[in-house]
Amino acid sequence: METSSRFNARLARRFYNRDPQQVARDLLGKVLVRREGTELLAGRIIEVEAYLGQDDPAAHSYRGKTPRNAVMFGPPGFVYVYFIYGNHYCFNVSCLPEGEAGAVLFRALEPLQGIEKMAAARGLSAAGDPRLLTSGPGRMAQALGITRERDNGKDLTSAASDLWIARDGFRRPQVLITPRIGITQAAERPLRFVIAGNRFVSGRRALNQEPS
DNA sequence: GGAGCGATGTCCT
DNA sequence: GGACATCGCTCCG
Repeated sequence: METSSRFNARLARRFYNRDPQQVARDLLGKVLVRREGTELLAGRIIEVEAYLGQDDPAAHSYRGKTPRNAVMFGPPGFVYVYFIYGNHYCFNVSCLPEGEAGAVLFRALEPLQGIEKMAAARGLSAAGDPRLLTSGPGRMAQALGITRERDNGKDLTSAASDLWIARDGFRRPQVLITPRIGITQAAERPLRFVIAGNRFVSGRRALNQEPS
C-alpha cells in the first residue's frame, strides 16, 4: 500500500507535451522520485539540457528513428535511457506529441530523501560530499539505480510506475541558461538550464558561473 | 586545482 | 573504425 508522502503530486502528460526547451525550464525545482521497495529516493532537479529532435545535430534523434532512440519519437512523458562511454547511463524524458522527437536530459539533482541508499548505490559514504551522489548525469543515474534494461520506455505519468516527477510547492527558481556540456555538434546553442547559484550543478566552476 | 587520459558498450559511417 | 549527452584516477604545478 502506498504511504502518503510529500512527493505524490505527479506531473501529468500535458506537462511534457511541449517544446523541450519549455519542459526543461519548467522541470527545474521539481522532484525526481524513485520507489525502491518501501523506500523513496528523491532529488530536486537542478540541471537539465534540452535536445530538439531532428533540428538538433547533437540529439540522438537527429538522423531519424532507430531501436535505440525510439522513445524520443514516442508520446511525451516516457523515459529514454541510453548507455554511453561504455560506463554510464543517462536519463531523459520524451517531449512533444508522438511522431515529434525531443527530450530533456537530466544532469544533476540535489538529494532530498534516501541518501543512504543513493550513497550505497554509488559505493560511497553517506557522510561524504553529497554532490558526489547526484551531480552529473552518470552519477545521478547510478544513485537512483537507473539502467536502460530496467527503465527505458517507462511512463513517468503512470500511477503504476516506480519512477516519476513531482511538484512539491518549491518556489519557481532563478534560471541560468548556458551551452550544453560534453557535445561537439551545435555546441554553442544555449540549451542547458540550471538553477542559478545552486551548489549541486555538475561540471566545472567556470561553466557553472559559481563563486569559489 | 586542473589538464590528460583510459575504460568500455553501442551506434553510425 | 571512430565517435560518443561521462567519470574517476593520475600526474603536474
